[in-house]
Amino acid sequence: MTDYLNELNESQREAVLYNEGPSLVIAGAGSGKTRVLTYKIAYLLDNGYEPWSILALTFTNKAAREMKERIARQVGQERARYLWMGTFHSIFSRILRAEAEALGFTPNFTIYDATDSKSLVKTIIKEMNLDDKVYKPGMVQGRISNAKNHLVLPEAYAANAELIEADRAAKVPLLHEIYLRYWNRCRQSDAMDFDDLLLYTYLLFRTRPDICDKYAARFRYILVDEYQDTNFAQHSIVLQLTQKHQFVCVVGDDAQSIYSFRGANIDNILNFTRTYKDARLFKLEQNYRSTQTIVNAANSLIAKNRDQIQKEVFSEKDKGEPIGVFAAYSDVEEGEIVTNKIAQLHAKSGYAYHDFAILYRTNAQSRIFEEALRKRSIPYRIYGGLSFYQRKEVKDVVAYFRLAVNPHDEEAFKRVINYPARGIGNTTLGKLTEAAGRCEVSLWKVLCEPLSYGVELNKGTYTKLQGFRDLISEFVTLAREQDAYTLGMELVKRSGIMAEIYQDRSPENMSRQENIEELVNGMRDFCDGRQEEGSPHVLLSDYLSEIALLTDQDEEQGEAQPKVTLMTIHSAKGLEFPNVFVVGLEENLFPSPLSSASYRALEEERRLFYVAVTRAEDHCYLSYAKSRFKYGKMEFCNPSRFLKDIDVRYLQVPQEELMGTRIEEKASRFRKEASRASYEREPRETGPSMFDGGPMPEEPHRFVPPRTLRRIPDASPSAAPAGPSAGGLSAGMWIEHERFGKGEVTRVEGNGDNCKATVQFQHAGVKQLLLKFARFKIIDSNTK
DNA sequence: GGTTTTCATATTTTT
DNA sequence: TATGAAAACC
Repeated sequence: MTDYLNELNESQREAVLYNEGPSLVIAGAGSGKTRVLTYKIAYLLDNGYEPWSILALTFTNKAAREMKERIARQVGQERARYLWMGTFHSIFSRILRAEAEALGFTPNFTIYDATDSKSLVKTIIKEMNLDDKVYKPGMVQGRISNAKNHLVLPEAYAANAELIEADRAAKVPLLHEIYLRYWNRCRQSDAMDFDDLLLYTYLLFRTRPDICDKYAARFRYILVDEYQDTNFAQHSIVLQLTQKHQFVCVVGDDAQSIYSFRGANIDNILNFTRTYKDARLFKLEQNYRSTQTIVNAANSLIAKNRDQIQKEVFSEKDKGEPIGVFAAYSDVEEGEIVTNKIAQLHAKSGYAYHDFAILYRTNAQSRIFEEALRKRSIPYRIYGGLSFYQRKEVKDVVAYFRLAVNPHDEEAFKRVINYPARGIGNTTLGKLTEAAGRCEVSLWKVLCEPLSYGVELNKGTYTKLQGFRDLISEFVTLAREQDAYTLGMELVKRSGIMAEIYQDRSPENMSRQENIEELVNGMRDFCDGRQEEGSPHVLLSDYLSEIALLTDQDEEQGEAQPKVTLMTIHSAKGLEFPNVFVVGLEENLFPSPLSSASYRALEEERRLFYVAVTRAEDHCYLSYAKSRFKYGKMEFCNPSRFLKDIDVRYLQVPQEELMGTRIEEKASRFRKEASRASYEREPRETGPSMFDGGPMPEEPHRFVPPRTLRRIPDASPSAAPAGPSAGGLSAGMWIEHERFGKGEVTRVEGNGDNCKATVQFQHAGVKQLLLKFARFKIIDSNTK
C-alpha cells in the first residue's frame, strides 16, 4: 500500500514519512513539491488519519482542486472527497458561516470583493469631507488591509502610537477614523471583506477557546502549501489550530515569495523553525523541470539576495542551451524578435504553440506581443485583465442576488437601487445614506421605514422607494425557498435587467446578454453539481459564497487549439513551459521603479525574476528594448540590473553587448545619438534571421518606429477574412430578422465572431447585427 | 436625472 | 495610450 513511496527521491520520501511533529519543507523550484504534499496526505490516510481530520490549505482554488484530484487517483474518490482542502479564505469562510452568530454576523453574510471595499472606503472619505487627493481610496484601503493582515483592530490602531505617528507623517492623520467607520459599516451591512475572513477567524478562535478547541481537535493534521506567501493573520490562525498538537507541515520556497505587496510575509517561512521549536526541516533540492543551465543561471541570480534559506538546487537533466539574451531597439521590435523566435522554434524544433510562454512584469506590456503574434497568425491566449465576475453587467446581476440573500449589503444596494433606472437618484440616496449614518443602521432598514428614521420624502419618491423595497422583499422571501438556478433566472427577469439589456441589439448589449447567459448557465452547472453530490436544495446563498471566492484563474478551459501563453510573472507562479520568454528586462520596468526604495522590495523583484526563469524547462530567453512607449510617450531604457545578476557563463549575449558597465556607456551614447539623429549608417537587415543569436548592428536613427495603433477587436488571429465567415451574407441581400422584421443588408464588416452587418430594416430602422448572435434568415440573396 | 466631456491616473493581485 | 470617474452639461 505504500509502493508510491518508491516514486520519491530520498529527501522527498523523508519529508513524506516524518509525521511526528511540525515540519518545514523547503521546496526549490520544480522539485516536486506538489508530489510530496499529495503523497504525504495519501500516506497519512494510509496510516490512521481519517480524511476529515486532515486540513490542507492552498493559495488558489485551482491548486486545491488539482491536489484533490491527484490524491483521489491515489486513494480513491471516496476518501479524497472528505478531505478539507481549499484556500484559507474558502475554508475559513465556511467555518465563519457556521459560527457566524458568535461574532455578531448572520450565516448569510456577504463577502465584499476588492471593488466593494474600495467603493466603501471612497464613500466614507467623502462622508468625512476629506480630500480624496490626500486620502487616496486605494492607499487608504491598502493601509486598512495591512492593519487587518497584522490583526490590528480599529481600537488597537487608534491606540497604537507608532501607527498614528506614521499616519501623521504621511499626512493622513484621520486614517484610524476611516478604519473604524469602515469596520462598523461592514458590520452593519453584514459583510466581510477578504481580509476579514482571516481576521474574524482569528478573533473567533481567540475569543472563543471552546470553538478553537473544537476545530483544533477536528483537524488533527494541518498542511499549508505556498507558505512563503502567507501573511501574519494566516500564520497566526495556523498557529492557533496547531499549538496544542503541533501536527503541522508547511511547504514553500522562500526564493519564490513574490506577494509581499499583498501582505505576504516572508518571515513566516524564514522563522518557522523558531515558531515551532521542534520543527524538522527538509529541503527538496533536485529540480526535475529545467535544464542544468537554467537551474544554474537561476541559482546565480538568487544568490544575490541576502535574506534566504541556503539551499543548493540542482538538475540532472541535460546541460541544455545557454539563456539567450535579445536586445531590441524598441518595444515593437522586441515583440518581433520574440515572435520570430517562437515561429522558428515551432517550425524547426517541433514545439507546439502551447509550449511557449511570454512573461512580463506588467499587463500593459501584453499589447505589443499581441500585435506581433497576430501579425504572424500565431494563436495566443492572454491571462489576466478583467475577470468575468468583474464585468459590469455580471456585477449588477450578482448585486441583486446578494440583496436577495442579504438586503443589508450596502454596496449591492447602492449598485442597483437605481439600476435599471427607476427614478431614485443621488438626492434621494443621499437622504437615505444620511439617515443610515445618523442612526447607524443599514440602508435597507432606512428604506423599509423611511419615516421613522426621519427621512423627508415627497409622495412620488416614496412610492418609488416602496416599489424597490417590495421587489427586494419578495426576492428575500424567494431566496429562502427556491433553488439558486430557478431563482437566478427569475431575478434577472424581475429586476428589469433583462428588459434593459435585451431592448436592443447593439454589439455591446449583445456581449452583455452573452455574459448574463453565461452567468445563469454557470448557476445551473453549479446546482447540478451540488445535487449530484447529494445536496437536494441548492440555495442562492450557497451559490454566492462559492463565487465570491472565485477568480478567473479558476476557470479551466479545455483549450482545443494550442496557444502561446501571455501572462504576468506573478500569474505564472507554479506553472511550467518548455520555452519561456522573459521580456522587458529594463530598469524602471523590471525591477519596477517603485521597488528601488528598499532592499527588501528589490529582493522581491529579484525573486520575481527567479520565478520567471525557473518556469522554463528547455529554453529560456531574456529580452529588453532600448526604447519603449510608456503612457503614450517614448522613453529610452537601460537594460535591467538583473541581467548582470546572472552569471555570464549561462548567457548568450548578442555580439559584444556584454553585461557590465559597457552597456551603460553604450546606452548613453546611443541615447545621445538617437536624440540628435545625426549621421547615417548602413541600414540594418530586416527579417527574423538576424536575431537568431547573430550580431546585432546598431542603428540609432531608425529607432522610432511608426506606430500603427489601430484597434483590432478580434483577438483570434486565425480568423479568416470577411468573406466566408460572414455566413454567406453580403451587402444587397434581404433578410428577415426575428424581431426587427425585413431589411436590406447595406454593409458587412469584420470577420469571425466579430462579423457584423449593417441592416436597413423596413420598420425598425438601421441596426447593426453581430452575426454570431443575430437570429435571422436570408429571404433574398440576390445582391443586385 | 441622464448624457457628454474632460480630467487625472497609471505595478504585480492566488483571495 | 487608454481607462475610468467626476464635472459639466442638457
